[in-house]
Amino acid sequence: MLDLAWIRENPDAVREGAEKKGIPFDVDELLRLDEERRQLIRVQEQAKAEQNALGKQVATLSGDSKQQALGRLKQLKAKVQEHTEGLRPLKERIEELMLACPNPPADEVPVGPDESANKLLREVGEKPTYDFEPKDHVALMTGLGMLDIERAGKLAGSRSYVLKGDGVFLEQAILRMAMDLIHERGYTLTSVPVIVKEWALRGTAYFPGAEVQTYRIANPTAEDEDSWLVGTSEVSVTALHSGEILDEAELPIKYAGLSPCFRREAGTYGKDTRGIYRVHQFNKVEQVIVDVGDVEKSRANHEEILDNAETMMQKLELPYRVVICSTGDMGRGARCKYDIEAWMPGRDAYGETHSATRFHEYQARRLNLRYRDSDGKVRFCHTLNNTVIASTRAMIALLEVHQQAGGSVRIPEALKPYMGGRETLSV
RNA sequence: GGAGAGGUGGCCGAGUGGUCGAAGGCGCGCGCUUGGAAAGCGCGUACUCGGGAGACCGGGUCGCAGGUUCGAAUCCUGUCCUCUCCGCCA
Repeated sequence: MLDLAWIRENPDAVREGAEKKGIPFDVDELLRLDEERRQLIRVQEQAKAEQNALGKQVATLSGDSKQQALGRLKQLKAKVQEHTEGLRPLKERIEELMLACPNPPADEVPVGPDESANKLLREVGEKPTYDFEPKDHVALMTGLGMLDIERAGKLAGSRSYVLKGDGVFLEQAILRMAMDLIHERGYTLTSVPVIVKEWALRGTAYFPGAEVQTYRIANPTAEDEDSWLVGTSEVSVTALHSGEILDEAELPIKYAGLSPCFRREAGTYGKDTRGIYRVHQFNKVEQVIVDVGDVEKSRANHEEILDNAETMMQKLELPYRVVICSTGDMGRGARCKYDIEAWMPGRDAYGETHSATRFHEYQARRLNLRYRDSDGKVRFCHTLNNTVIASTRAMIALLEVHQQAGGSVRIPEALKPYMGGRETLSV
């Protein structure tokens, strides 16, 4: 969410930002309603002020003058009520528009309609070559007794999987390695709720918009208090301090969240159907930074969380590239987004493994997440997040890249300690 | 699952339907005091919206949403959350 006062002063910046992102947004409607609203508020508050002043006198009056005052108060009450009712639809629509209003992209973001306009920043590592016919992760994992997709389908439907044996150890090893790395870099590990209230999803800017992608858990006693399964611990971790006024000395807050992630993957029928690339449930270590409202600091933090993820990839000896997402591929809330894509031989293509986003105040305003600066002024925080490692996609890249003739897989040096010192995965 | 208690400022904690944005305390800030500090004393310490260049003026906020009333922190309803006891149980 943006600052309405800022929008009033910079309608063109908002308009241009929405256009660049390809998100239809009517700034003029918002400004018109805002003007109307403020007009009404003025009138309403006048009546309210008279009501309050006269109301205070009522207690001291008696007889005729009291009756007279009460009569006038009834009138005022009706008037205030009328204005309040006139205000309600205005406020609702303004709120709706404010939640939908996209964050204008940063200057360095390439303008384009979709991911085809993403700009390559760098490629790191060598794509592997094989003197044998390489297998994809499904063949590898099945061969190694690590995966059962068929029975998972019976049990839970499509886009489900069962990890077995070394598959479980490998997943845990990768996650643990990520936890150790991010902990060494000064982040506080958290294990957070994955079942959350709707406001947390609205606050992190997933809602409105991602409702169909999100699993809903009904609350039979209160329909508007349903809970939802998060698609990433970013939601829970970022919302953790919502409503608080933090001390500037506490910032930056650096968290890492370990959690399962749930995604309905509605509207992706027929897309990425093979294997465990696109699934309803996986595990992830996510990094979140909450810091002061300073653009340069946000930029530095963005580089930091990107570097954390790149280090993880390098330790796993995975070739990858970093792209800066174009305006059409970054979503409504982001100011700027970098993706890391790992080379996946089974796809003969890069596949997204990390998404590093900086939001400036966009999430913080929705979450009412603030801090008191050194001048004692209350300001909104800046938030950022990035994956450290996501279990399934990391395993795909790792197994496919490090496979050897015969279907065994070499375990990269840095991961060995987490796999009991083993050199390879083999039958 | 059953029974009960409670949600008030950064924290603790008062609060009779009407000068309550809220006593008192802690904490914090400034000042006095002191050789310096502690103690003591004095003063100041929520957020937000609208108007205004500003001093300031006005509205709102006592978990949240409604309701009663001229007027609600206070009464009523719903809901969320916390705590206690009983039951059940990984």
